[in-house]
Amino acid sequence: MQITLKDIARMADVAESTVSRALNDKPGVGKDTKRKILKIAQENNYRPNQLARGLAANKTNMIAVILSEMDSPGNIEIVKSIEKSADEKGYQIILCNTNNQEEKEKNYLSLLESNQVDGAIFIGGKLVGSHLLRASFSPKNNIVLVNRLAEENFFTSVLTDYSQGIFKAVKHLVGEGFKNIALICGHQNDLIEEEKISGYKLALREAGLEVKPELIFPTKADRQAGYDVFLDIIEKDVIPDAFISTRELTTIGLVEAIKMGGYFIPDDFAVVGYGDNILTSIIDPPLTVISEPVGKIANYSFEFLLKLINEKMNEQQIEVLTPELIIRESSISKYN
Amino acid sequence: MQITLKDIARMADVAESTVSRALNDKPGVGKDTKRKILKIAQENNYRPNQLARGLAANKTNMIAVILSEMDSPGNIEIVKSIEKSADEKGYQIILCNTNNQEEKEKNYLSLLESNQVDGAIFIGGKLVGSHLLRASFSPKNNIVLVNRLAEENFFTSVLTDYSQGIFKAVKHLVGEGFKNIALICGHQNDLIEEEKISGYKLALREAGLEVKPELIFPTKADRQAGYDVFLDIIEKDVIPDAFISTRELTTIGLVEAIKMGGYFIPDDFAVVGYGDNILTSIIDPPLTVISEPVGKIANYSFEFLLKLINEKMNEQQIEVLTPELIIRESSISKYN
DNA sequence: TTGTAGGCGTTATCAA
DNA sequence: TTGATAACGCCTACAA
Repeated sequence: MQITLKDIARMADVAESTVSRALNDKPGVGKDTKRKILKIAQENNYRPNQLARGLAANKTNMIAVILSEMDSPGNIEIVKSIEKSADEKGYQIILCNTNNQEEKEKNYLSLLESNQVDGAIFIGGKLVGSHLLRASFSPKNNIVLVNRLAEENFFTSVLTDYSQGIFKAVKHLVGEGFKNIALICGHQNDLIEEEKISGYKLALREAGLEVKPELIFPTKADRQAGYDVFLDIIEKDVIPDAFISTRELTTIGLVEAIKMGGYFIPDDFAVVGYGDNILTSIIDPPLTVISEPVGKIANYSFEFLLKLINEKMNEQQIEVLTPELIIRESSISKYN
Repeated sequence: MQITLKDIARMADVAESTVSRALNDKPGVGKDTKRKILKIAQENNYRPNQLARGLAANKTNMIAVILSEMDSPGNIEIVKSIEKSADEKGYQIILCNTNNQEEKEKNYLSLLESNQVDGAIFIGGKLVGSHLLRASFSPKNNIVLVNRLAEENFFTSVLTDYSQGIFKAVKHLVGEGFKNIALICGHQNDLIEEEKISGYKLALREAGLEVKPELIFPTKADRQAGYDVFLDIIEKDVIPDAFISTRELTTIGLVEAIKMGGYFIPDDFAVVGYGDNILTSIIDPPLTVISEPVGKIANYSFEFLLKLINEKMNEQQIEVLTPELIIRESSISKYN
């Protein structure tokens, strides 16, 4: 069995409270007493029981990182980055995956409400369930939302300006001379995707090009969906000369399908993908991508959460980060 | 504030213990009383405080997953898979990253010893620090080791037969007619890498080929190291005609360097990589890889841990899984 | 079937 | 500077 405060108290012949104070560097402990206590603790390899501590002090030094899906390389990068910062500040992270299920989100929210964690960072997630989130809005619940949109947002948030990202991509492709730019995106009910679509439309209009609804292809977010949609597309009447794909894995599938079909990128089809991760950098040809600043996202979100926990935040903060367009071979025009 | 057992007890006009029993489906509660209690709990959205529960019952329904590094796609897959199983069984996972630092491993071990988690799965990790682990070997500490080697191992473990994996790779390459097979591996002090090297040597000898120490290249495990080592190699006297690269990211870097140098795979150099992940499947050309059965690894490790927690394991179990060789273009011979 | 009471390992308050 | 004591929210004998 693990040694406890009580044991140390007995050994040092002092009260538990004194031991607690000594161990937590609180004032009001004699120098010698403190030294003696620390020595005993050290020798016996004392580890405070975090459960008891959490129960008594209402502070667990744990935060929940709640992912809407674990399949996005970008999100995993964010988690890694948060883990690093958290560790530096002495926080443990609990990794949760909701798989976009509202029910699970509710469960994980209870980690917060039962004081099991000091705060939570929600990464991604559809609008669905946001009323639940909203119900748990309270100064007591330290919540940071990452890339999660809602019509009304009371929460401290870190957002990516998706519209801007797609806008840049379209502008670039138009500049390269592409005329029929297709958008492979998510479904409209996803606010994030809706924003991307609006960026797409805006850029086309601004370039004086017609928005053709038949060039917008909503699909699921996985690799297979990207593959399948291309097979559909080449059967259609209007064949695009360029693609913008708004999700990471879908992009990969799309590229694979194009190549499998015997077509060349960018000669037959230009491609702008999503996410500057190892995947898009090693795929052949190297992909032009809209790149979320994952490092910054992680930093802001953890910093914000820390401020919330330490009650250093006096008003709602929303940080909007702009994605970059990283231009590589896949979108360089044959027209030039 | 969150509602507690006591509140429910008051509302239902019964004792706390009765509420506790009712909520935990324990026998000895009248049907009507139980119904009433459950109703109240439901209506008030009662969530037990897991800290208190953990403190009282010595059971937190949390397990720690301790990674030696977060950069391996294979390990991330294992984590995802464990998370899934854990969730199904009502367990939360705490994700920890030691970055191969002994000190951190020690810290995380204390999660176990302070009863903050019911068990821990260690994924990867050098031999370094294993004496620490050993010190915390006790029936009370539920620990499963994944792909972690040590001369003496008291722990329930899930291992990959690395030697066998490399053996298969060498045999395949020899069969394809390659004569100068280089090994890009980790340093000897890493037991896992040592095992891979032994598989390499064994296969060569068995094929009647000479083992040339100058064809074994220990490097770091990252992408850059794979890139750099190739640049070194082509300056040397003995130029290999095939590479086996034993780590995931190193493999990627190696392939990039080869292509950047203007060489072709497999015409100039055959390559067998490590890890059947999305990376090795999309890289051009598709890579022949030694593939760890990550799904199985995750399943075994979680199942073992569950057994340990529920005291259903009566002796040390060690499961050794054999990697597969997945043959794709990168190792098909020009000699054929 | 139900209630009482003690305890899990801390922290925090108030006296001494 | 110290110590006693009451929380924190829950579980579990044991008694009724």
